[in-house]
Amino acid sequence: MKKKTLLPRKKPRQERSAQMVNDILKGAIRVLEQQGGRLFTTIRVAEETGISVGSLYQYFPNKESILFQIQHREWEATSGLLLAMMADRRYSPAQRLRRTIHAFFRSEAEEATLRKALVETGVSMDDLEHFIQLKEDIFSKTEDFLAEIKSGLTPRRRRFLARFIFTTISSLAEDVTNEAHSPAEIDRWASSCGDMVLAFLAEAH
Amino acid sequence: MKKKTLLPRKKPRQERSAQMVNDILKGAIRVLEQQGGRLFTTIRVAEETGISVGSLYQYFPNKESILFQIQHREWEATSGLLLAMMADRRYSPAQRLRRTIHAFFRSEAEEATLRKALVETGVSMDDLEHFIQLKEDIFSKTEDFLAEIKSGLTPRRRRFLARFIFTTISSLAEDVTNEAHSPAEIDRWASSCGDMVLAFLAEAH
Amino acid sequence: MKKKTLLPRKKPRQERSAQMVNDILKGAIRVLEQQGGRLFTTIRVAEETGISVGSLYQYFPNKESILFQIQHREWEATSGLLLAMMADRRYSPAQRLRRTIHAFFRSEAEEATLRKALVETGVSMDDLEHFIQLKEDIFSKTEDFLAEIKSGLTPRRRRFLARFIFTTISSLAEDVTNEAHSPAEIDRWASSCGDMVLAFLAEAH
Amino acid sequence: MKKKTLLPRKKPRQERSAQMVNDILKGAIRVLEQQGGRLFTTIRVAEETGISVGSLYQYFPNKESILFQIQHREWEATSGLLLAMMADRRYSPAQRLRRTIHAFFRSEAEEATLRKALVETGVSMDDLEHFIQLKEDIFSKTEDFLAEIKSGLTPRRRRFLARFIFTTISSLAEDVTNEAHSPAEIDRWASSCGDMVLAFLAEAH
DNA sequence: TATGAATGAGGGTTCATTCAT
DNA sequence: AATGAATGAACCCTCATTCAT
Repeated sequence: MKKKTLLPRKKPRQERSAQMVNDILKGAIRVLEQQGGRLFTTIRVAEETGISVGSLYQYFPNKESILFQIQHREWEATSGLLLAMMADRRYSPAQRLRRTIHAFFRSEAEEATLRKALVETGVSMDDLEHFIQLKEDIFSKTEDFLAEIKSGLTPRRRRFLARFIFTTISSLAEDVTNEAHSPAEIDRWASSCGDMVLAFLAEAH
Repeated sequence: MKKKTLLPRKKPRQERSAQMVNDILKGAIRVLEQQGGRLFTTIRVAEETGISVGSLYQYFPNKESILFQIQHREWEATSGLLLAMMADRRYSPAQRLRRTIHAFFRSEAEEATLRKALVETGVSMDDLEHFIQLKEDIFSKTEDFLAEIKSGLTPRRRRFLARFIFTTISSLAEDVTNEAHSPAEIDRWASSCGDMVLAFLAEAH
Repeated sequence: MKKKTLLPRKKPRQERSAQMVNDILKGAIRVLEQQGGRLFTTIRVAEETGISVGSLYQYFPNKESILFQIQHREWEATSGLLLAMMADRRYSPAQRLRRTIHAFFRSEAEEATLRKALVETGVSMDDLEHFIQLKEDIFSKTEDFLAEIKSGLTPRRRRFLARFIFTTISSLAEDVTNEAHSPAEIDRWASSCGDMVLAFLAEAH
Repeated sequence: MKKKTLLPRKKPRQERSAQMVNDILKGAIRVLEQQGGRLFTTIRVAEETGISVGSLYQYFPNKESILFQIQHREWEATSGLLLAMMADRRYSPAQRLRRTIHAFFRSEAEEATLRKALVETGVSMDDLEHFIQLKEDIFSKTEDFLAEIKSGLTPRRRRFLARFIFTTISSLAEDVTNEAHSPAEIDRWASSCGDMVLAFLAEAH
């Protein structure tokens, strides 16, 4: 399979360009949210953004790169949030974990529509080196958190547990928010998720 | 968006038809597993099955209905397995839960390739009434299981916990098996999942 | 650069297919001759043939393969003619050479419009293994002819002379017929070409 | 088909303009030689030249005119060389002819890459009045040469022979150099070409 | 009943040329 | 005078679905 560049094109007049890239991304998100992933076409994105296809291709090398950027930005925002909360020393580790989980669930709830449309698109990005790397960063920070909260774990065990916990949280958050739930409901799931993870950690060894 | 029928077409000569539908589904699965969701076209399915496109359309009203049936059968098989295990009185509740989780993880691991191809297809089916119903059945059985394992829960609480536990298990199983892991690794995740759920149930109220 | 298949697609109902392939090729030639290589597009070929683009692609895997087939058939016809004439024992070697050259020039004159349009197309086929092979065949036969007409040549020298003579004839024939000349004029050039080659061979060693 | 102007645009500030036209032409040649005719786009030429597309269009009315100029200059240079050599009285006519042929072959060999890229662009220029005229000049000089080397030819015959000889040489030179040959090989072909033409002229009448 | 050729809208992408700045 | 972003027609190709045989 041929490799495609997914990075934005090299930019003319940095500033205007950044603005344009933003506009296109917003237009693309509107198309995804309002029309769904099946109707996500370059022409529709261009129309929605109010520019021509030609212009669109001046900022993105291909359709997939637009989706990549969208995914990328969501991830950066979300992971930034999570990492910050998990490192916030103002709270006890347990509190931090609970707060992080809640934040995660809410964040995923907000992105639900977009996320589903992104999937409908049929363009999978999970395997991209870039996203694998981002995930590793999170795993790594989760390991640090574990080290703090629980001693006596072998490095190998800690490594596994970090992956296990984070994967549990994220897959559950994603799954739950795929269905329509009220914010209160979401919080309820997040709370239980916190309870569960802490109960597990309490007796894990 | 226009609604599409997803049920198999009329059943002429019940028997031959059932056989044909089976053959087509098998061919379709082969296409998905070997060529991926992007190349899943009606012509390719017909070729792989050894029939003509025209014939294919005699058994399925459109492409999506084939995917629907595939998903449907996987679900039926998997949920049948789970329900059976969860009701197997030869083991203690805790043992049953662990065994069920392991079975689930293994089953999901086997279906991973197919599942990913199904997603690549860009046809999303989670929201379909039918699948929602299937899920409700499982939730319901999980409730029964909970009633057995833990008393003193209000119906509402039990209802929620059932959904919570099952969703946790299934989303984690799916997520983990999306990545390449050895069977041993899969079992390790399943074990921890069992530990976690049981730890949670032990102190849930 | 990615490789493309240039062979016609595998054919349904051999007979009808062969007819269809022929029709398309004729339509394509009409487009080339009447509209030129710049306007040679799949849509125009389909229209000219009286079919849809989709149908066209059922018989040819891509645009280039149509051009390839056209070139191929011209070559086969022309080279078949030449080889037959060069081996025709009813005439003396010198006569045979003259007759072959005349036939070649006339043939090239007929194909001139098409040949130029083919070039305008921007799709070069000279480097294709297939055509290189065809050319080698002709060179080889020319060597045989040389062996017959002139003894005392080392194999290496004969090899070179065969290539030299044939290349001279074919490049001249092509060049001359690229411009509008009357048949009489074409014959005049062919005659001189024969004179020249024979004069050269007479004193070559 | 609409006619296009192929001449360079107005000449503002004669001098700077000439410089600019030169730079663009050099950039264009670089693009042709390094990227091939298929990638020959105005934007790429502008980039390679280090100017903007807008500026490019101030010096050339359209893309084809750039190609025209390139072709034009090559021709001027080559024909200038040939005419000079053919008129060089320091050598005997036969020697002059041989030397000219060798020079021609070498020159064509050098231009081969460019020439092929030019063809790949799909823009054909052979029929342009301008190039026909240039060719006539060469034919005319070749006639003078013939008059010198061989007496007793009717003007009509001489006219034909001049065209014949020059066309033979140039088409052969072009054809041979289209394929990769070592300089030694090229010289070998040129030598034989000289032999052939002289043998022909010796007995032509 | 089975076939599979035919359709043609629609997708992603490119590029010559223009014109507001 | 120079810039280069913007345009949008046109290109090649695919595929769900139909219907004459």
